[in-house]
Formats: sequence, structure tokens, C-alpha cells
Amino acid sequence: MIDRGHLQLRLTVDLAILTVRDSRLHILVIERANQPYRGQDALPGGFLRPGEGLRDAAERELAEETSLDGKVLHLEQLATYGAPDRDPRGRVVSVAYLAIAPDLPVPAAGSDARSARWAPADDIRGALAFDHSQILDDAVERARASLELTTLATAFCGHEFTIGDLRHVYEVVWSVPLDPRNFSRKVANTEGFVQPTGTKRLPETGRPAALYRRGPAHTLNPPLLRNATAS
Amino acid sequence: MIDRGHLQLRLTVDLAILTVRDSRLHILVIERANQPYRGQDALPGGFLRPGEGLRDAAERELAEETSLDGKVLHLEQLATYGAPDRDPRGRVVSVAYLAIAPDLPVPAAGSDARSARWAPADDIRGALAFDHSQILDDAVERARASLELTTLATAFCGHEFTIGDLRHVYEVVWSVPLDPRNFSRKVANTEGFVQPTGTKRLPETGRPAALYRRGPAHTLNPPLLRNATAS
DNA sequence: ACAAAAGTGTTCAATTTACACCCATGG
DNA sequence: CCATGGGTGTAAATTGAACACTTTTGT
Repeated sequence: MIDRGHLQLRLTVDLAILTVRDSRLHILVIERANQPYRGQDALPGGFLRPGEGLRDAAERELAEETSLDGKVLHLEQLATYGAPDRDPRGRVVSVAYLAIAPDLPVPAAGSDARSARWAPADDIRGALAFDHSQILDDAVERARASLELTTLATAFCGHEFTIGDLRHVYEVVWSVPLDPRNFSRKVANTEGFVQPTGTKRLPETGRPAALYRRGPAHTLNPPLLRNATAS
Repeated sequence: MIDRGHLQLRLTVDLAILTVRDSRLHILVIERANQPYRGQDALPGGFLRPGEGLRDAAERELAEETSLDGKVLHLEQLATYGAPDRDPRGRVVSVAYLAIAPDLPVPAAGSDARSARWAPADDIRGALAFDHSQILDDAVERARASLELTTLATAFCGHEFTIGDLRHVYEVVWSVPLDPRNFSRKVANTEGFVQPTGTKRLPETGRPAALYRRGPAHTLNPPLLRNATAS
């Protein structure tokens, strides 16, 4: 029963790891060390192993190919890509995961990683190996949409952040300016979005801002909608 | 390079086909003719073939296992399920697709289909083979969420439908009553949601309702939100 | 005339937006 | 005391919810 001649294939798990750096949305890319697409940038990823679940594989790649396993605050399945000719090595289907990391003081070139680096998402669009540019586009769109309906934005911040930090994430990912005053209130009035820590952070200049942690809520009720006049 | 000993596996494409019948959300299930889970209900699906894309496979299954290939008005990838032990026959990863069909006058037991039938989603929850109950839950939640943000609801209606038909889809999928008068206006004021055909349909009793076709828009702007008091 | 479903107008409340204004800190 | 970012108050505009009422058909 097990070998009825159906198509056997290999499966990779690829990671679209997003962060906000220098007021731009960045994605983690690695330079490919082997053929195909040698020397070109690609998303980190690797083959699924026996006995391993999909999410397990994503977490393993996060640890192996980047040094981000402890830092990533969000990991969700994005989509699966299976065009017959997407990989010149043969039939390879890829399950892509979307990961969100806070802005890291040190670029993420990690232990094992050949040469991991953060690339601005806008700059690298269309320049990735395989169909990874498509995955990047889908990841960015998913992140944009999720900011409206979920507390995903907190994953872009560290464990502690100010309302200004959180607003900055929205502004960068959506590429729109937001009113700081109205944004504060909206966040504060959304049950479970953030929790005050009681501490404050001093900016280089200006009044200290209260620090918050992510709250227990996952979905935003009411949602925080992008300006409807666009689109 | 092609046989470096990575895990080889088989991939199925499974379909969660939803429709609204008798004021309840239904899903198409088939009774399994073979082991494992012989005699139990499962989602239609099958193995990916060489040279075939994922969506191609979904469309093929739609034609082979159901007789719905021309009737389904929406098909999108849902998620991928790959727990190591999800299929007793060996390592099988499943890419699930969500399909939406209008209410069909004839139950969809089709040509090839062993015994396809519509089952109320609520009744069949938890009773499906493999991890298909999980897929069903995810499909229903995706459909519910998509009604808010996209024109998905039109796919539940035929090519021509009344505003009342459309409202009925929302009411059944969300399990909430909606005000017919406010709903009409909201739909009419949402650019590209529906287009009037100029014709009318006579109900058994009452004033004839104008017929509409789905409009060009895919995303709803502004969104049509479920009552926020729930959740 | 009546029942039933479609659709319009109107009112009141809730939310969003814009922006004046005050607060707390470093230089 | 000034610059800078954090945060509150408030009035106007917009949107949403509720519902009285009119329209159009079959019986």
C-alpha cells in the first residue's frame, strides 16, 4: 500500500523573516553557497527531515541558518509553493513560514549562517532565487493585513516597547504616517493589546515614554484599519 | 545532486468545499472506500501528480471526485498539514484548498465520486478521517474572516443573486442576524462589490428583488465587520 | 385588501479625525 | 528657556444601528 507509485517529492521549509530597521521593512536573506543560484540571495530554509513536523522544521531552520531562534516573537505558516519547475534540482515543494523579529542591535549574521544579512524588502524584491520573490511579496502583504486585525505589530518590537515604537512599526510597514495622539488612544482602548510595565524609557531628547509589554489578546477588536482612501 | 538522501514524501491536495444549504453551512464529504479509515467520512482529495502544480491538482480533484468543476466560483489555498503521523500509510503532507460553491439544486454526488454528499459543518465537526476535522475548522474560520474583508460571499451565491441571498450567506456563515435594510445600503455603497443586472426575481410572495452579479472588486473597502461584541 | 419581502428616509449614538494644548526631560 | 517627543481634551465630521415607513408583487 505504501509504494503505489505516486509522485515522491522533497519538501523544503523556507522562512520569510521580517523586521523593521532604520525605518524600513527588512527581510533576512542568505547568499547561496551552492548551485543552483549560487551567489544569489535567497530566503533561509532547508529540507524537511523524517519525523519532523512543518513548524518544527521552521524552528530548526531558524536556529540553524540564522541565530534568531530565541529572538523571533512570531512564527506562522504563510503558504505553500509547488510549481513543477520552481526548483531546477527536481520536484521540490516549499512550505513558507512568516517570522517576525524585533530590530536587533547586531545584524543577524549568525553561527552557521553562510552570510545572513538584512535586506530592505523594497530593494530586494524581484532579485531573489527560486520563487522567493513571490514568497517575499506574499509575506509583506500578509504582514500588512495582519497589522490591521491582530497584535502582530508587537512582535516587531522587543519585549518592552513604547507606544511610539509600536506606531513606528505601523508607519513603516504600511508606509503611511499616523497621528501619534490618536494612535496612543486607540491602542490604549483596545483591550489586551498592550500592558503597561510601569517603567519608562528616556529618549535622546524629550519626555520619557511609558513602556509596555504585549497583552494577552491576539486579535484586535476593534481592528486598526489602514486608511480606506487608498487601495 | 538530486538524490542526496533527503526525506522523500508524497503530497496530497485536499478540498474543503463549502456551500450554504437549508440555512446551514455545509461541506462536501466523501465516504472512504479503502483503508485507512474505510467507511468514514473524509474530505475529497488525492495525490499530486508529476508535472502538476498545486492548484492544478486541486482543480483536477474538483472535477474527478466531485462534479463541481464548473460550479465552484472560488478556490484558494488554505494551509498545509504535515504532522509526521497524520497518515498511517507513511509520510504524507497535505495542501488544503478552500473552495466555495453556490447552493446546488442537486446534491453533488458526481460521476466518479464514491459517495459525495453535503454534510452540515456543525454536525460533521470532529468526525472526519485523518486530520480533516482540523482542516474543516480552519476552512470555516477562513471563510468567516474572508466575508469581512473580501467579496467571497458572492461565491456562495450563483452568478445572479439578490441582496437578500447575499445577506443570507452572511447570516448563515456568521450565525448572526443582520438588518436587511442596513445591509442593502452597505453593499450598495461598497464600490465594486455587486453590479445590478437590471433584471428582477420574483419570490413566492412579496416584492420582486433586483438581481446582481459579482462586481470587479476583490477586497471590501470599507470592510463589513462582524459585531465586535462577540469574539 | 392583505401578507410578505424589498428598499428608502430619518434619527440618535458611537467612532474617527483633526488639532489645540499641556507634560517631562536634556541641553 | 527652548527643543523634542509623549500624552490629554475637545469639537466637527463621519459612520453605524435602530426602526418607521413606502414600494411591489401574489393571492
